[in-house]
Amino acid sequence: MKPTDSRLLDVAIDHFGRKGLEGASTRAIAADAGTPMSSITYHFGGKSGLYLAAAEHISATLGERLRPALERVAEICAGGINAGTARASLHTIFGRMVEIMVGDETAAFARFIVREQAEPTEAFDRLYAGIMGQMLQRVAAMLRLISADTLGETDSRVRAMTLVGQILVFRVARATALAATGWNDMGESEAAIIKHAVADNLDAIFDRLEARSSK
Amino acid sequence: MKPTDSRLLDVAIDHFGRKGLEGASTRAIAADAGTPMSSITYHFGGKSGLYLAAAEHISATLGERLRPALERVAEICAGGINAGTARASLHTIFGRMVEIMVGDETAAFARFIVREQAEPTEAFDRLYAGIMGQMLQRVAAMLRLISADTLGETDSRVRAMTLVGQILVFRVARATALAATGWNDMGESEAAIIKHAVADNLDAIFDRLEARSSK
DNA sequence: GTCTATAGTCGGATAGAC
DNA sequence: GTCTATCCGACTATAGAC
Repeated sequence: MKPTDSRLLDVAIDHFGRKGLEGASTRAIAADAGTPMSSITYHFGGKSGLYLAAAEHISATLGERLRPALERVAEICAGGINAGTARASLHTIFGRMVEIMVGDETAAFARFIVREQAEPTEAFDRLYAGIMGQMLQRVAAMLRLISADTLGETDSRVRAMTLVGQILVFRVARATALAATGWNDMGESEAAIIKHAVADNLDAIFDRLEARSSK
Repeated sequence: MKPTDSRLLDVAIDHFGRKGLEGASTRAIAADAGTPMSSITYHFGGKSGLYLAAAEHISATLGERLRPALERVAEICAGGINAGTARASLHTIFGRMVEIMVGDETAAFARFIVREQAEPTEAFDRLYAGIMGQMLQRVAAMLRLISADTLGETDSRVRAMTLVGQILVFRVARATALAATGWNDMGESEAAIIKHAVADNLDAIFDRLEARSSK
């Protein structure tokens, strides 16, 4: 990708995430990227083209980040499957997810994605198809495994959403989380505290699912 | 409140939630409310005045909804406190929260609030002070109680956030939740499934906290 | 209090120079 | 490919009629 394109995309994700598609201005985006406004038309065909390209860029980047963890899960599913390894790989995935959600780098991504959920456009399909859908599907499959199929199809997917929600909240409701904890911002030490809390919740839930399955 | 004011607020919350402060247009809001644009200036002093009034209206309305549950909690805290009643009242709060988050009525509120988190303005303080802060504080206090103070101050607040996140995700990531479950929308039957999943997660976590405290 | 008319600003798109 | 200049529509705010 050309450096100009790349810079435009980065700035665009930030602006669109904060102000929304309509609220953001191509003038401001171009100015921040240090390029004339007409280059947006030239490279992306206009404002909406830039918006879609931003969504695809987010999807691709997040995909790269989570892929290693997801591939490990795929291997586990393919090979000898047992509840213990499923639990371990879920811990890996969710630990990685905390890092992604807490880290500043994904702040702009998260704002963009959350905004799409409020009023989904064509961009949502590209985001969902990219990585979110796969990840949720994998997590749900692992939950069924741990529960020895005591959990139904729908239940396991709903459960997967609740588990992801535990972490998502620190990105989506960041302002509230900071106010509630008294933290000034979220760095590595805060991430560690969150990771520990999430892991403990997960173990509690997994234990319950396993216990029920053996009854 | 005057009917015109009330209609303007309802429409404004919807528009601001979808398009953001900058994206929404006072023309469109006034048109949807069936009143001339200049009435916004007259009643609220302009666009930003309308925005702040919308935030306060949301805070007040949500406060009314959750107040009964929170007052019960306050009574429990004031009177004889034990882990069993704390668990019961947390179940009440979270059950109510599922209804609020799943119901269509709060969709517009949620969009507005989430947008504020992405880039907090003065409106966020009014929202947080109104009800969100109190609720989180209460939940955290109950968690400490259940854990017999095994959970520290910060840990209990972080834990409270994770618990709320389980439910919030169905509002904030509604589009993803629908795609992942295959549901067309969320009505009472879906709310029941979610409520059951959340309650089961809560019991698993509470059990673990209690078990640890008695060791 | 309610509405119309208008002023002034800023947005996205585009033509055309280089 | 990159940038400047310009067009036209949409926006907020406000003055003033009723």
